[in-house]
Amino acid sequence: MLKFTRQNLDPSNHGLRFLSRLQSTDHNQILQQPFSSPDSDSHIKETEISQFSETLDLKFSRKCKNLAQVHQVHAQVIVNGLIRDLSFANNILYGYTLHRALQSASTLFCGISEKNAVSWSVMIGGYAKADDYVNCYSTFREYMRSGDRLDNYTLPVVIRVCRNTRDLQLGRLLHCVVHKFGFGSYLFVAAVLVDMYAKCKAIGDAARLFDEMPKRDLVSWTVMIGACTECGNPEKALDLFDRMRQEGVMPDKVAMVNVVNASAKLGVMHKAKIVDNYIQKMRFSLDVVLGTALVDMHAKCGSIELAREIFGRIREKNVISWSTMIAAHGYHGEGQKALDLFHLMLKNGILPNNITFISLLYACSHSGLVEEGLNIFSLMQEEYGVRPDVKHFTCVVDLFGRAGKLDQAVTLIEDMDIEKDAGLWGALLGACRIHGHVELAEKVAESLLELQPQNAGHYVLLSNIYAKAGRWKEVAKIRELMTHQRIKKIPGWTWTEVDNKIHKFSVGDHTHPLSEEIYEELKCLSEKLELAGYVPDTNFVLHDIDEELKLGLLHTHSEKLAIVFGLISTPEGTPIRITKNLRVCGDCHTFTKFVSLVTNRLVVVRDANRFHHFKEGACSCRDYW
DNA sequence: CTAGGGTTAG
Repeated sequence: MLKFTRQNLDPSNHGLRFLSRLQSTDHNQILQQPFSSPDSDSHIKETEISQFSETLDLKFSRKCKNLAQVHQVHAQVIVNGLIRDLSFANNILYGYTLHRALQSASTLFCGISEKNAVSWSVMIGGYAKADDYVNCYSTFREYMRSGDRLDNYTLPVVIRVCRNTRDLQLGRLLHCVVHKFGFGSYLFVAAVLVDMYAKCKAIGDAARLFDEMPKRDLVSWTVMIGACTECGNPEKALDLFDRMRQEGVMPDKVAMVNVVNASAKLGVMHKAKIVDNYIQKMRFSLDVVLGTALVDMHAKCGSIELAREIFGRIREKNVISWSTMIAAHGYHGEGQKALDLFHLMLKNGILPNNITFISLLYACSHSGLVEEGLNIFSLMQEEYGVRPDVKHFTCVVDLFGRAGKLDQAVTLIEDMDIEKDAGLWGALLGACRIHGHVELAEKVAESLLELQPQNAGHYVLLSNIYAKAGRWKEVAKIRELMTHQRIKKIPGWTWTEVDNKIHKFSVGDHTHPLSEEIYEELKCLSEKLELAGYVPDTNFVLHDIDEELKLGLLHTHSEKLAIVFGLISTPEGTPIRITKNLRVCGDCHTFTKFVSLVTNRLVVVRDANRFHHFKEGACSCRDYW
C-alpha cells in the first residue's frame, strides 16, 4: 500500500484536483464546550473507568447510552490522565460521533496532536453520519494533505457521501484514488462504489465494476440487485438474485428487501407470490422495513388484500409503513379508506411527513374527493407545518383538473412561488384533455415542451386534444413537428398475466399462439360495450395507426381493448395490462366507465405504476363522467 | 477503537 505524501498528492500530478474543489472549513475555531453536569443515572463509577484502562478493547464509548455519559467518560479519562492514550481519545471521539455531538468531537479531534488513521476515519465518519458533508469533505482533504497513510476505513465513508449527495464526479475521482492506491479492503470499497454508481444512475459503471470483481459477498450481490432495480431493470435484479443463490450465497433480510423492491417495480403478481413464499420459507422475521416493502410489493402487484394483511402484521409501524398503505389505497381507487387510514395513523401517534401528504392528495384526486383533498392540503400546512413542494401542488392541480375546475387549477399554479416542473404542467394538460379545453392546452403545452422538448408523450397528448376537437390541421402540424424534430412515439404495448405467464402484445400483433381466441374474446367485449351504450372514440387512435385501419381496429381487431387502452393510457407507453380477471392497466379515468360496464368482476386499473380497483356500480371515479 | 447493502413519493 502506497503512502500518501505531500508530493504524490500534488493535484496536477495525480488527478486529485477535486481536492481543491472541496470547501475548507476552519477547524481552528474550536469552541470549548463545558461538560454537562452528570445526572444521577448517567453517572459512571470510577471503578468502571479503571476497568476501561485495563481493557482497551472494551469499546466503552459504545456502551454510553446518551451524550451526557460520553461527556462523563471523557471527564474521567482526563482526570485519570488517560486522554493522552490515543486509543482512549479515539474511543471517546467515536462516542461523540455516535451521538452526533460534532462540536465536542471536533474540539477533541483538534486537540489530538498525533492523530492516527482511526482518529481521521472516526471524525470523517462522524460528519458523514450527521450529514455534514462540507465538513466531511474538508476533513478528508486535510487527512490526505496531512501525509498520513490513507486508511481502508475512510474511503468507503467518503464514497458513501458521494452516493448520498449523488456526486458522480467526485465519486469517479475517488474511484481513481482507489485504483491508484489499492482497494484496501476490497469488498467494502467495491460495494460502496457499485452502489454509488447506481444511485448516480451510472448503471454501466456499476455493472462493469461488479462483473470485474474477482470475488463477491452478500453485500456486493445486494447492492447490484438494488442497482438494477434503481436503474429500471427489475427483471435483471431478480435474475441476479437467482444467480447469487446458485453461487451458494444465502440472502439475509437486507438482500430480501432489495428483492422485494425489484418485484414491486416489476409489478408481476406471480413473482410477488414466489418472493413472499420464499421469505416465509426462510422464516425471515417481519420487521418494519421488510414488512413495509412487502406491503408495497403486494399493493403494486395488484393485491391490496395481501398488502393489508401484512400491514396488519407489522408490529411497530412507522410513518413509512402508514404512508405506503395510504398510497396503496389511493392507487387502488379507495380514497375514503386512505383518509380513514390517515386518521387512524394520527390516533396511533404517528406524525405524518411530506410523503404521507403526497399519498393522501393523490388518493383524493384519484377518487374525486375534491373537498377532502383541499382540506388535507390546508391541514398539512397549518397543522403540520409541511411546506408544499411541486408534487403536492401537482396533486392539487390534478384534483381540480379531473373535477373540471380548470380555472382553480390555473389560479393555483399562477400563485405558486416555487419552480414549476413538467409533471405539474402535465397534470394540467391531462385535465385539458379530459375536458376538451383546447385553448388552455395550447398554452400549457408551450410551457411543457419548453421543459421537455424531446418527450413524445406531450406531443401526442396535445395532438389528441386537437383531434377530440376536430382540429385536424393542428393534428397534422404536430405530426409534422414530430417528424421534423425526429421525435418518435414508442409504440404502446400490452401485457397480461395469465396462469403465471406473461403475454405481451403490441399494436396489430398476431404472434400470440392464441390470437384467434383473444380476438374472439375482444369482439365479444366490444359488443357488450356497445350494448351498454359505449361509442368508440376513434380520435384517439390517430397517432400510431393509419386512418383506414382505425375503425377496423376498434371493431374487428382483436387488439381492440389493448389498442384503445394503449393509446389513451399515459402517453409514454406505461405498461397496460388486461388479465384474465380483467385486471386492466391504463388511464383509469378514461376507461373505468366502460370497463366496469362490461364486467361485474373486479377491475383493477393501473395508471403510472398505481392500481385502481373498481367494481360495477361502485366506480369511485364516476364524479368525472 | 474506525468501514460496504434495507421501507413510502419522484
